[in-house]
Amino acid sequence: MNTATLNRLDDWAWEIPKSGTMRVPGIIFASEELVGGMDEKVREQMSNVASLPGIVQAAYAMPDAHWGYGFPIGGVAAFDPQEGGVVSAGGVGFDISCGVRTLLTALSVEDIEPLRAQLADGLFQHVPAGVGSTSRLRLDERELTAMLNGGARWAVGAGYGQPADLGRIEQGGRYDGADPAQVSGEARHRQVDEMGTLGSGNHYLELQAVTDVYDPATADAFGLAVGAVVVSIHCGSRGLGHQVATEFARRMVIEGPGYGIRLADRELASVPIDSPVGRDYFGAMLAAANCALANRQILAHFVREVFERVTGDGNLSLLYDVSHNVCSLETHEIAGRRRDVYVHRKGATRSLGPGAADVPADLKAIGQPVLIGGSMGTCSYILAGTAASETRAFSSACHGAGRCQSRSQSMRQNRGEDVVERLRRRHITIKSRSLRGVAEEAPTAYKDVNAVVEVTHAAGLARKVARLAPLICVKG
DNA sequence: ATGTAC
Repeated sequence: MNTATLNRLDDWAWEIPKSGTMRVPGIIFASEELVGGMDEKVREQMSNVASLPGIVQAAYAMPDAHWGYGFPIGGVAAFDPQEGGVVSAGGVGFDISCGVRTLLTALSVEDIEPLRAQLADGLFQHVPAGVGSTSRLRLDERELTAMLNGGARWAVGAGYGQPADLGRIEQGGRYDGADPAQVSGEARHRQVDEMGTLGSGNHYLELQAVTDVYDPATADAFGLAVGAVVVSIHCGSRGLGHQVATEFARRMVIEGPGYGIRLADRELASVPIDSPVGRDYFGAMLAAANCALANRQILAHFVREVFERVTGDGNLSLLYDVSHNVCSLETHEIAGRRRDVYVHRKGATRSLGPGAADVPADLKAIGQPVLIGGSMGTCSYILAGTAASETRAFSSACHGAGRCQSRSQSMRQNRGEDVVERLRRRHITIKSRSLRGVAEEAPTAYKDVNAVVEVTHAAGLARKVARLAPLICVKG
C-alpha cells in the first residue's frame, strides 16, 4: 500500500481519510514495513466497509490484515442498528467462529522428546484431519439442534471434557442468541459426521514449547513457564459454518438492494441488522459459532485421550478458547455515549482488558488471554487483553501472521516434501495427509508473526505474555 | 475456509 496517501496518526496507526462514499475513516494498525507490504486491495476493501450503512467510529485493520472475501481478513467493523447498521456474511467470513484454544500440559520439552514419535502418530491417528475428514461421532437431528444451542456446554454434557473447561471459553462456552431453526437442512447434513474433525487449510493441532516469557506475573497466572509444553488447536465450524455463510451471502445479495443498500462489491453482501434476513443470519451465525466451540471442545477431548494413553496423564487444563471470525452484540462507548453495536471481527481476536465482564473470574484482574496462532513451522504467541484496546479498536487484536501469498502462489513456489524436510531439520514434526496442503501453508506464504505481534503490543491492542515454538504439527 | 466452481 502506498503510504503517501495515508495520514500517519502515530508510530503504529495509519488513517485512510474519509472520502467519496465513506461514512467513517479507515484505521490500519501497522509498522511502516507492514502497511507498505499490504495490497492496495486492503485499502479498497476498507473503504468499501467504511461506506456501509450504520458503521461507527472507523473501519479497522490489524497488522496481519490482507484482502479477503468482501471485507479484509484482519478487519474489525461495528454497526449500530439504530442508525440502519448492517450485518454481513462477508464481514464474518466463511469459517464462522474459526478460533484457537490452548491447553496446558504438565510436561516439559525434555519429557516430550522420548515420546515425540508416539505423540505425533497418536494424535495424527486419533484426530481426523484433512479435506472432507469425518468423525466417529454421528449426531442425530435432536443432538444437532442441542449442539447448535449449547456449543461447548453441550459437548461437556455429552461427555467431552469437564465443566471446568467452560469458564475458560469465550462466553462461557456458549453464544447466547443462536437460532438453530435458521440453519438449513443442507448445513446440518454436512455436519452430521464432522463433529470433532480438524479440517484443512491453515487449521492445525500443535504441540508447542514455551520459549520466552515477557511478563512473568501474567505468564504465571496463565500457567505458562519457559520450557513447558502446551497444545493449541486452530479450527472452526467445518462444513456447517461454510454452508451457513454461503447461503446467507447469496440471500444478502438478493435481499440487500430491497433495503436500499448499494454495494461497491457484491462480496460485501449486507442487510440491516433489524430486518428478517439480518436477524435470521445473526441467529444462524451464532448457531454455527456454537458448532465451532463444540468442535474444539471435542477435539480437546481427543487430545486428552491420546495424552492419557501415551503419557499416562490426560488432565490437560484449558488456558482459553477464543474465536477470531465472529460478529457479536457488544456495548461500547462511542463519542462519549454507550451504544449497543454489532462488532464484526474477521481474522481479529477479541482483547478484553482487566475487569471486563467476559474475562474469566480467576483472571479478572489480569485481562483475557489473547491467542495468536502462527503459520506452520513458526511461532505462536499468548498475549493479554488491554484496557487501551477498548478505545483503540473495540477491544480487538490481531489473530495470526496473516497471509502474504495466495495458496496457488505458495504451491508454485514450494514442494510439500521440501517443506516437511526443511522443518524436520529444525526439529519440527509435520504430520499431514496432504503434501499439497503443506505446500499451500509453507512458512513463506505468511508474514512474520513476530513483527505482527510487536505492532499489536506496541499499539496497545494487547500485551505480550509468552512466545511458543512448534514441536509437532498435525495439519489437515 | 470449503463434499477446494454454478
